[in-house]
Amino acid sequence: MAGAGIHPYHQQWPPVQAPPPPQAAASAAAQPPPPVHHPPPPAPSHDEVRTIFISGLPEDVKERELQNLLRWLPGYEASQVNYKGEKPLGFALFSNARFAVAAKDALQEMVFDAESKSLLHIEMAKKNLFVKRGIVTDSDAYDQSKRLRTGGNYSHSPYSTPPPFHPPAPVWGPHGYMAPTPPPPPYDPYGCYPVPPVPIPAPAPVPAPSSYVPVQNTKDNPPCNTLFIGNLGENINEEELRGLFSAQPGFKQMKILRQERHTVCFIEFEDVSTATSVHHNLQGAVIPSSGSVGMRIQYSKNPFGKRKDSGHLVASPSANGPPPALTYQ
DNA sequence: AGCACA
Repeated sequence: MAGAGIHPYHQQWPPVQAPPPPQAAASAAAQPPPPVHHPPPPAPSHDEVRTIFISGLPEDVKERELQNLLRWLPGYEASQVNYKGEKPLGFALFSNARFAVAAKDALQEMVFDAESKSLLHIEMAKKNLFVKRGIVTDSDAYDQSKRLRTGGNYSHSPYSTPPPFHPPAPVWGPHGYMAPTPPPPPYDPYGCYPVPPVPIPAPAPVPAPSSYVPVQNTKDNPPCNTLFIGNLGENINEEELRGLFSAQPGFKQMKILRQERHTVCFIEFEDVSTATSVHHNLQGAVIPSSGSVGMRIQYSKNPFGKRKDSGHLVASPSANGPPPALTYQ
């Protein structure tokens, strides 16, 4: 239940401090909607098949390549490549059957890889992809912020090059998944990016993650201003890590903890909301020294600035002193 | 899954 009740609006380039308006119900015409996080539909309770079956992948396809293609599609939830057979077979799960069908049509006969001349062939799957652990479980699949981070390995500067391919055009609206109601505006592949009106005031050496990998984050703690970072890989480079996080808005301090097997780290932010947006934006991020694993980001159990209950205070409401002012939020 | 420091 990560982020329930919070507005994990991702930061915009003109870093406006004003919170997004609660609901721009009336005029959906003129300005783009605020980057609020649409609550995704609840977990699909139906058991319809909402998975597509993908053949025609090049033999050396990577899971990530497929993910990077598919995550543009509305309703995309998870995908997997099965290498057991002679040819790799892909499966992709969508939030409902309509999205799956739309994805099927969008990808049908698509040239996946010009080099190997592979043409995709898509069918509805026989049964749904079983999402074994390892897929982001919150609404990230719907989150536009994830669609923006085409980061990938295009270059070292996230701002220099556009993605080398057009996302499949026909099926998505400005917010990836669209309520079926409003007629979508004419499609413009890049028109929906929140492009900064002015050159980015940002620093040159932005330590962007080199990619993202889905991570499981089912158990999280209550939102707070401190993040816990795990799954960093054995050879994690502290400078790299620090570079990435210290560039995040709201960053205050960071503590890296080297343990035998696992290095973990704690990062304090100005407030819960900046922590939340980093929680969101960097979940699963991969940096060079982390190898190929995506970092897991959780809220810390013990936020900076809040002391752990010190033994004698707990569980003695009848004691003389005032009750420990333990307030979450 | 691995949660320290004030």
